[in-house]
Amino acid sequence: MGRPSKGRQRIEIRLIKDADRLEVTFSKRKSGLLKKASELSLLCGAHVAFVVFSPGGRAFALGTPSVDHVLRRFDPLPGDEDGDGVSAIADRGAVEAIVRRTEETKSRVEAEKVRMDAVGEKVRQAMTKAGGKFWWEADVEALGEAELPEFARALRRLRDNVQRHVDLMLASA
Amino acid sequence: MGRPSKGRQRIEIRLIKDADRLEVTFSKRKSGLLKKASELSLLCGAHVAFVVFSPGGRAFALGTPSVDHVLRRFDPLPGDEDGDGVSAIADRGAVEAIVRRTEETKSRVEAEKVRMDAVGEKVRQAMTKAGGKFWWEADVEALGEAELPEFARALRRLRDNVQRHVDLMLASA
DNA sequence: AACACTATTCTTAGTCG
DNA sequence: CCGACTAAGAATAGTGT
Repeated sequence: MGRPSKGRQRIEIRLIKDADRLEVTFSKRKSGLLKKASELSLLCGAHVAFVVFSPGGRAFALGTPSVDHVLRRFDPLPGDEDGDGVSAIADRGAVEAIVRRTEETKSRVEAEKVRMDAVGEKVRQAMTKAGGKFWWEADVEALGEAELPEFARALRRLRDNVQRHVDLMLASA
Repeated sequence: MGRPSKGRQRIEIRLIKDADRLEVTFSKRKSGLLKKASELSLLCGAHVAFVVFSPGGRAFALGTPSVDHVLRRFDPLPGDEDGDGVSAIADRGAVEAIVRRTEETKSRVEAEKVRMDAVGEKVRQAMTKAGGKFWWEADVEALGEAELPEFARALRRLRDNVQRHVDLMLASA
């Protein structure tokens, strides 16, 4: 019996053959990536959009650090349907605070400190139940019917954002 | 004399106040993030789209290995700070897989088809010339007029990919 | 202001329950 | 599959050039 572990081993950056290993690696690295993306946003005030399509083709994730904005948007607002561009960007401090709380919750469940509105609480619960994932990885199922429409709207905004910027790229290309 | 360096210091994940430090941190971390994104793609055959809006420079980068291994770095993007705030969302498919884990996405990992078409080759050359940058950081300007249409097509494919997948999310939400 | 350096923190490959 | 753990590989804060 040697050491309890060989520790991290170096691997070549090329397609992993073993399906099982691939999946776990995907999961681990995706988490790391999301974390770093959120950190970049928090540290530098940068807006980040992140999309991953899993090799299986179905799974994918989107994340940006504008956390509280979405949480707020989960609260149904009349007439948000299209005009958009998303009114009122939340102030930086609030975003930081919320994401940091999310981080705390992620590492150890100290839910008591979390003060959110009703919907935010829903999301947090879903997150906790999901086993400490980032809130944006929370299970949509856990959200009530009432929240889904807003969820969809948020998605559309994201899509439109991506669309807009890609269009810009195309325009100048 | 003390040590040549204090080494990496721990910092809190909060908005960096010093503009200079913020800039360099942004640069370093963005690089790291892009590298990790590429590794995720290579290791798992995942398609990744990544967008970053810098705080002051309104520069952003977008990468995707899935489409045609192209990326582009923008300089000025007037109006990207127009309060979009973006939104952060989760992936329904991934969450379902994790939370319920009843249905497992068959990770049918298609063999990595590193399409080395004409444009890809050009990009690689540009990359090398750029001095070891990642291919997706190659400047589009380095591509000749002839390649631009193909570049644009690649971008459109990316956009369509995003669109399609977001639509899927919306459909099931 | 981009690069080199290095000590330190952070990430994660592999393994076990 | 989920998490925990270990230790080695990687990323990076601060610094100097």
